[in-house]
Amino acid sequence: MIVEADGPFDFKKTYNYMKQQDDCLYNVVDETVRKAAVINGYKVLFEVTGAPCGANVEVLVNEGADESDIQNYVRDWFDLAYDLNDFYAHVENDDRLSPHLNTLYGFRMLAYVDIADAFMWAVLGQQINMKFAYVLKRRVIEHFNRHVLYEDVKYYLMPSAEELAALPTETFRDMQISTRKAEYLKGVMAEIDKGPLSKKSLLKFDSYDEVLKFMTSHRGIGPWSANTVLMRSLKYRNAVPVGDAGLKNVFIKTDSIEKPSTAYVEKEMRRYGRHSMYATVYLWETLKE
DNA sequence: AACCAGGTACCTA
DNA sequence: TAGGTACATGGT
Repeated sequence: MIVEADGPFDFKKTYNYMKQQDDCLYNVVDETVRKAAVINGYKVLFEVTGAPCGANVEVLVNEGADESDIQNYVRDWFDLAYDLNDFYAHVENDDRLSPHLNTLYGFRMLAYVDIADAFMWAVLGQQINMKFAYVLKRRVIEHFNRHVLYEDVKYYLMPSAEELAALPTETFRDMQISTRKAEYLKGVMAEIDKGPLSKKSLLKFDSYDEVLKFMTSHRGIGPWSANTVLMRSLKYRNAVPVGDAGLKNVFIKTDSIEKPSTAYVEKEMRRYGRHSMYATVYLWETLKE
């Protein structure tokens, strides 16, 4: 089945992005992405390939989810419901972004449909290099060993927030996750499980300011982590990962500043308004060139 | 071998 | 409010 994109979508570019990451919650090979997930309570394994106007989805294993729910999952995951032309129209004359729009044309943000995944990554990713952060994530996922087996290959599933909240701190320590991060993770996962930090409840807030304030009132969730989750899971298109090291590196190049302050970067990024999220994602990509 | 990682909480003045 | 520090460990 085909999931159509609103505006340009270049599957290959998002595919290449996914290939560079080392996220064990999807499997990337031969221009195809496979992912196991629990959708609407049912275990599903599906694969995604590029299609002329969107993504092509093949379901390999399905324990009972509706096809429309799987389509919606893919639409959310690859952010296909967003009109990317709206972003391009806004930044076509932007000095930082315009030189890269041709190269990045059709590239879309890869989202975290599962908010526990988004929060876990936000906490694990704090202050350490990404390679190591992925090692830590993989250790957590493999520890639970929840998976869908298909043609002798394991496709890992994200453990539930409840399971993560119950994991002893010393088990996290054995994985070389710091005591502090273990506490952050357990606390956040418990709040997802209980409800306050669940996707459903966070989506009920009516303003960015309010939801940001609520999220950052939780221990371990600062402005960077909250905005990361707002971007990648809740799709707040005006979110900015305040304090982000990568974004500072972008500004060293684009604005020729030796050491950009968090305040300066935030002020400049806020000028992108409702396009801040895509501005961020695109500027991160420019660092790889 | 320092210094930096897609930070945050906590402390001090 | 502003500025410093511990955390914990791999990468470069």
